[in-house]
Amino acid sequence: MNIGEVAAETGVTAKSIRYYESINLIPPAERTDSGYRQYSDRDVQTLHFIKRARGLGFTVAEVAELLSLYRDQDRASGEVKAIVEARLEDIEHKIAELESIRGTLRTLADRCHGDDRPDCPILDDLAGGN
Amino acid sequence: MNIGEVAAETGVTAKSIRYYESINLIPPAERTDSGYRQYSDRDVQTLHFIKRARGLGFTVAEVAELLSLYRDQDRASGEVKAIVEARLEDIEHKIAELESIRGTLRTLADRCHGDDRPDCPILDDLAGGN
DNA sequence: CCTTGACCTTCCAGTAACTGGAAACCTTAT
DNA sequence: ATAAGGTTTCCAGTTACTGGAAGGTCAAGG
Repeated sequence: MNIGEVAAETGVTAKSIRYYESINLIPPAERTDSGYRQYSDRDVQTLHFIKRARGLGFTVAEVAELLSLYRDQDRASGEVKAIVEARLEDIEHKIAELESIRGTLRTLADRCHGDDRPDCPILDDLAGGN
Repeated sequence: MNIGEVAAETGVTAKSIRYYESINLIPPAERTDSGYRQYSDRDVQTLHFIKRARGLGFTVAEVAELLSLYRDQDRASGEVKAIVEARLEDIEHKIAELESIRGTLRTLADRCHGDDRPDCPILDDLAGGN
């Protein structure tokens, strides 16, 4: 398969596939005589894996780690779980932070009448801090 | 005040202050004869504003907009409120997305026993998609 | 055989918002 | 005079791509 077909099938753009190759997240693709990259079903599978893991917010470095664990039939499942749980913790933190910010912004927005008049507690609060 | 003192007082690093100047988020500072930047209380105030707005997740571009509204005594409060509300929407989306990801990751983690044994549904799921 | 259009190649630059580090200058105290 | 610590500029690196230019390739149609 050419890179474009793979892109269509996996939802990973051709640009990204080349990029993943350039940073060695995936091994260099085979080439035709004219230099076109050729992909196997296994490559497609790997790109699906990457796509899904990235969609779950794993960084490329984490994906690399997960891929190497994926390829190692003898790794302990605990290693994989640890990565996922670290990621879960990040997410908990991020959610908590965003919720707190949301609360602050809501309060700010609610206190501003939001019309043509100039006075606006939002800016006063931003300036005054707290 | 020297840049270091301002940094200590506002919590914005000297590096960031210079960066903000370089992108014209803040006007160029006055200089001493020897070239050191000098800041007034008003500058410190502005940096507090920036610090707080950035902490609330506004992008630098949004902060620039808020600052210019802040400086314009005649702007409509509605303009400011609109920015805050747009930001609130982003946050709602992000929270919803993170919650969904959290759910998926929890399910994955729960189904993996996470010990020395090699078999691990996490990787199978990542590979299988869905 | 030639052209057209879609696809592919490489390479360079840009994104957001800084951060790190080097080399050199200034200030203050001893 | 010297040492420590603050400051200056400038360049590079970070993350994960994306856009775009210049040019080679492939398949179909005339």
